Amino acid sequence: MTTIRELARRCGVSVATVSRVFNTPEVVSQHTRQRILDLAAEIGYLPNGSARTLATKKSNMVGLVWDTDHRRPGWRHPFLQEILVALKTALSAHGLNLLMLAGHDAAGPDDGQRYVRAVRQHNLDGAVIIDNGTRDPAVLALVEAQVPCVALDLRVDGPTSTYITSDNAGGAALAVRHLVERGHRRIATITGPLRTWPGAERLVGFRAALAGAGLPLADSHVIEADFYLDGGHAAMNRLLALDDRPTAVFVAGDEMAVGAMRAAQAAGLRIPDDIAIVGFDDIEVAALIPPGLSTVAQNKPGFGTAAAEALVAMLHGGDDPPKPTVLPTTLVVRGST
Amino acid sequence: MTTIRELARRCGVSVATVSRVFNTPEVVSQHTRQRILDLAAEIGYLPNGSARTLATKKSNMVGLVWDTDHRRPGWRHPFLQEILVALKTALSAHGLNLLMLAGHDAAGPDDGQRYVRAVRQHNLDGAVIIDNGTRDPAVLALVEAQVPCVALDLRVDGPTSTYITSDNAGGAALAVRHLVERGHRRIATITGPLRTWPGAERLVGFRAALAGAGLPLADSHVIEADFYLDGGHAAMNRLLALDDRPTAVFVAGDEMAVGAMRAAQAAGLRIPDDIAIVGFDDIEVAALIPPGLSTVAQNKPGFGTAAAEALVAMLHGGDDPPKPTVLPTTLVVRGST
DNA sequence: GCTGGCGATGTAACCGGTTTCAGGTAACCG
DNA sequence: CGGTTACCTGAAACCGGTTACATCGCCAGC
Repeated sequence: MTTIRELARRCGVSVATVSRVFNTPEVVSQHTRQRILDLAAEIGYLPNGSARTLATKKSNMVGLVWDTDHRRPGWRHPFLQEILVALKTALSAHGLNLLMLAGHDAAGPDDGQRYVRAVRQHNLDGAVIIDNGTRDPAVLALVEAQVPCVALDLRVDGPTSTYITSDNAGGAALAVRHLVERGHRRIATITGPLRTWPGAERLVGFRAALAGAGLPLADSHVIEADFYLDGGHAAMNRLLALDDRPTAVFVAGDEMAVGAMRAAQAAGLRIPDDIAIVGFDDIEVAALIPPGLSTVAQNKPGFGTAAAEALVAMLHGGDDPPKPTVLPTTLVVRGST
Repeated sequence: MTTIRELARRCGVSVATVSRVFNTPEVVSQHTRQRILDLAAEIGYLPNGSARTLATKKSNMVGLVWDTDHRRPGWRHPFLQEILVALKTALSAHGLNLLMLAGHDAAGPDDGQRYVRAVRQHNLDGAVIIDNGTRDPAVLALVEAQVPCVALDLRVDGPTSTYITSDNAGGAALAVRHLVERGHRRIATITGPLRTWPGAERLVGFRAALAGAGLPLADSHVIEADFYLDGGHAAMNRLLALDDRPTAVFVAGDEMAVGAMRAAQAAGLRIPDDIAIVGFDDIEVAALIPPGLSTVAQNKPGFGTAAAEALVAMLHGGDDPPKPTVLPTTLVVRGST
């Protein structure tokens, strides 16, 4: 391992000068700078990150907080992969790396401070939080500890934290307007857990759009489910059993929507003739199962890039309170409507 | 930030003693050890990871190498999420964290040494490599640089590296035997890219099983595709155009299999009556698209846990050359056969 | 009573960078 | 020609741990 002192010795300069070449190149003369850079490349010198972090208290690493819901081991984020790709790409463009933090499964005490501990221990510059719907106190502890944070689909506010979310209400409205245009008047909804931000907002948007269209909404036409396939299936069965069965359903998540479609088909109903369905998310399956699921598409990579940008703005930028980002949604019409 | 010296001062001991409490507790007397631990908990002392790494050259972090194929921006790993969950859980049980390394998108030069550089710079203890089929020289550089590595679905060997893979050949054989039992005699295959390990091995297993059953295999019944949906679609169309059209197809990847199914259905064929299809992977969609895709299931979390175990064995364990892990596969029968 | 050994602790060098502060040199100005 | 000033560089303290080596007290053994 070649160190900065070694490089300095070989160049006949002091370590300070070498250090400056990599941190504030403009203050060192063109000539020595070039000489140092050349030799550095030649002998393959790399500044040691730990030493640098120790001295500066900046690690150029941000934590990724994404714990699986321990009550739901099989849960999959609908588009984690897209988020990760975009996040990683956008962060590394700024020289930042992502450190995946251990969740409940971590070694050591689990006292709701585990993320804060991890951040302090590794001198992380910030954190990206992917919500899992559990309202984990350890996550809130992060924002309370004033760690620069950006959360996805989880509404957190504070001097050092902000969030990224889709336009959930607007997306729901898109779905409703589409159904109304198709001539539907009895429209029901299957929601996500209302304690989650997307779950709640999509219902808000749904209600507002229905009211805007002058359509009534029976209480029995709102069923809270859990974003899971089986939950959507069960919820649809309840809707189908109603006397005033809806002719269309806005299902606030594609996974649930697929379950709902299967329930409808199992009941012998034709989609979209007997019942129309609109989902939310636009996961891969939506395009693949017949007759194709119409759905409100989220800007999946947008979450990652927006999160990276928001975080970078907080780190490099001034200290004016960060603004949340709301990503637009688009309607994708397929066979189910 | 409370430091080790501060804690030592408050306890009336030297920093060495405090350090020992956290590293070799057995050498410090029961009494002082307890006193130090108590006070440490009270004032919330946390050893600084960077300082520790600087001194020991061990970071307790392992790199995650997973670059997307830049020629195929839309590519998704069939079960990245399951791998990540299992990997993270298994690693954190050993106090290890995962650092996602920047790929082609990284800032800085891209000379095929970027992963080695990242490992050196961050003093990473090892790396987990998730293959993306590109034969990235930067990945090979890692194993050449003697970094402890475990690769998924990529066959690397060396004194400090090993790999995890499914029993690809065995899985293909499962598929073939199943089709033979169903009475098929003209069985074709759509393969993945043969330069990839799973792509090649599944074909090997397919050939062997067919030979074992005493069945012939026409050259035209082997079509190399790319693991993508469209590739499977196109390949199936070529098979359907043949004079001696097969009655069953082993498609070496579910994504392709779905494409193949659509091609068959578009051609007016009934599945499984006119043509039977078996996939490989068991992705979520397989269960959802009618009539259900029979497939060879991989042990998805197994990749993560096995990778973690192999890596930990290399780090903590002796230096006997690590053995590759081959995960068993299972046949899942659904409607397509 | 002296010595050897053992267990517990302390001292200080070291890991590899950053940064403050203090020169030193050359150009510029009155 | 002396005094600023601007620009570049070096010396050394510091970041917060680890660890080789030294020290010390105490007890067993001869």
